[in-house]
Amino acid sequence: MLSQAVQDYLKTIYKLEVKGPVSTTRIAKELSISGASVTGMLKRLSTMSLVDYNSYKGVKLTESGRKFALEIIRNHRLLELYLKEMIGFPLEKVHEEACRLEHYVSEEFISRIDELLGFPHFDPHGHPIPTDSGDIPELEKTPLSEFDPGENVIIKRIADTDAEMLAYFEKMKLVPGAKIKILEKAPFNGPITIEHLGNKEIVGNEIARNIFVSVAG
Amino acid sequence: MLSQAVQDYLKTIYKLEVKGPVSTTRIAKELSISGASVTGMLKRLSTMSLVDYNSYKGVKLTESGRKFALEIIRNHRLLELYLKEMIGFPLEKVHEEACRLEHYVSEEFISRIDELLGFPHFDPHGHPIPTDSGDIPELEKTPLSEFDPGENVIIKRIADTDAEMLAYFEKMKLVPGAKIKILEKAPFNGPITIEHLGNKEIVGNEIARNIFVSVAG
DNA sequence: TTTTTTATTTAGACAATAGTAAAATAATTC
DNA sequence: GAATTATTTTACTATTGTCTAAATAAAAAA
Repeated sequence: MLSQAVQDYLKTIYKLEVKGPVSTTRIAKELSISGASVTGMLKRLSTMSLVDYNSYKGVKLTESGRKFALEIIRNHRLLELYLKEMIGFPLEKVHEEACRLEHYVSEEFISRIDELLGFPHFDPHGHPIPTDSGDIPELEKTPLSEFDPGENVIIKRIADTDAEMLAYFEKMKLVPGAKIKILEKAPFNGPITIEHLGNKEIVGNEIARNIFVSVAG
Repeated sequence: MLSQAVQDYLKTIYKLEVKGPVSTTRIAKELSISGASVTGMLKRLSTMSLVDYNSYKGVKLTESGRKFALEIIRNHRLLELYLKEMIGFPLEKVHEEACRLEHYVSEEFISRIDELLGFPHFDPHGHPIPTDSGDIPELEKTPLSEFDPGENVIIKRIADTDAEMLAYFEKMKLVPGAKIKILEKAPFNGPITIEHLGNKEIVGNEIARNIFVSVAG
C-alpha cells in the first residue's frame, strides 16, 4: 500500500495541476512543509513512476499517479457523502473523518457505498466524485460574488477548506441545491443581499466567494 | 494517536490475558515476530503507561491499556457487524476490512453505527461487543464437539480466525442463532451428524471444535 | 543441588519513512 | 549582468518497528 504521505502528495499534486504547472514551492506551501522535503519526496515518487519529475522543471502525475490520485479523491468524496447521508455526520465533520479513512477503505467497501448511495456524482460540498474508471464531471467555478442583482441562481458547490465556514453554510442551509435570488450587492466587495427560503439575508463577500453557483434554469 | 502496531500489541495482550499470564514468547508467537522485538515494544508500552512490565515477569495491561484494548476490540466487532448488516459484506471478508479500519475510525463514527445497529451485544461471529464504557458480555465457551447425540443446541459463536472456514460456515448457514440437533457422533474425534434447517448434515470434528453452542432452552 | 534447557533481555544493527536547516546552484527578473 | 527567487544538494535528526547474536535469568531435569 502507498503510505499516507505518498497518497497525500498525489492528491495535492492532482489538485494543483488543475490550476497550472506544479512547482516544488506550491506543493510545499499547500502541505506546510519545507521545499527540501518536497524535492526529496518528488524523487521518491519519480522512482515509483507516480510522477514525471525533472529538476527545476516542475512535476506532473503519470498515468499511474493520476489513477491513484483519483482513487483517493473518489474515496474521500464518497466517504463524505456517505458519512453525511448514511451515518448522519454533521457537514463540518465529514471532511476530517473522510481524510483519515480515505487511505484505508478497500475498493470493495467504496464500491458498496457507491451503490448504496445510488452512484452519486457530487459530494456534500458539490465536488464531483470521480467514477471508478476515473471519469470526473465538470465542476462549477463561478462564485456567487460575481453575479449581479436580479439573478436567480442555484448553489452547485461550496468550499470545504474551513470547518467553521462549513458549519455556517450548514446553519444557513447554503448547501448545494439551494435556490437563491440576488437582491443587492454593495460596492467595493461589500456584502450581498439575497433571498433564500423566502427570507432576506445578507452574506459577506468572503462567504460569497466560497459559494459556487450557476444560473437557475 | 497510538500507532497501528501499538494498538495491535494491546489487542493481542488483552486476548492473551484471558487465557493466563502473558509472557514475551506468547506475544511473539501470536504476532509472528521475534522475542527481542516484543521485549523492545513492551518497554515502550511501559513508558506509555499502557502496561505493567517487569523483566522476566510477564506483562499486564494497565487500566489505561485495557481501556484502549477494549476500544479497539469494540471498534473491530462493531465494524464487522456493520459491514455485514448494513454494507452487505460477505462474512468471510468482514474481518480483514475491520482489522484495517478499527485503527482509524473516530469514536463518533463508532457510536453512530452502534446506534444504527441498535446497540448490539454480539458481532457476526458471536463475539461479545464491549460497550463504550468497557463492559463486556460473557462469551460462550463450549464447542459443539463436546455435546452428545440427542441434544438440541443453539450456535452462539463461531471461530473467526480462518476466512476459508468462515466461508464454509456461511455457506452452510452455521451462524450464531442457528438451531441444531445432534444426531450421531462418530468415535475417536470423528465427524458429527446433525439436523439443521430440516436437513441431515455431517460436519467434521475440526469444524465442530470451532462452533460454540449452548443447550437450546 | 547442580546441570541443562528454555525464556528473556541486551547490545548492536538495519531499513524505511518523513522531515529539517544551511549551503550551493539554477532560473528568472530587474 | 546583477539581483532575486526557486530549487536542489548535503548532511543530519527522529521515529518506528524490526532483526540476529550474545548474555543472562528462570525453570526443569538429572
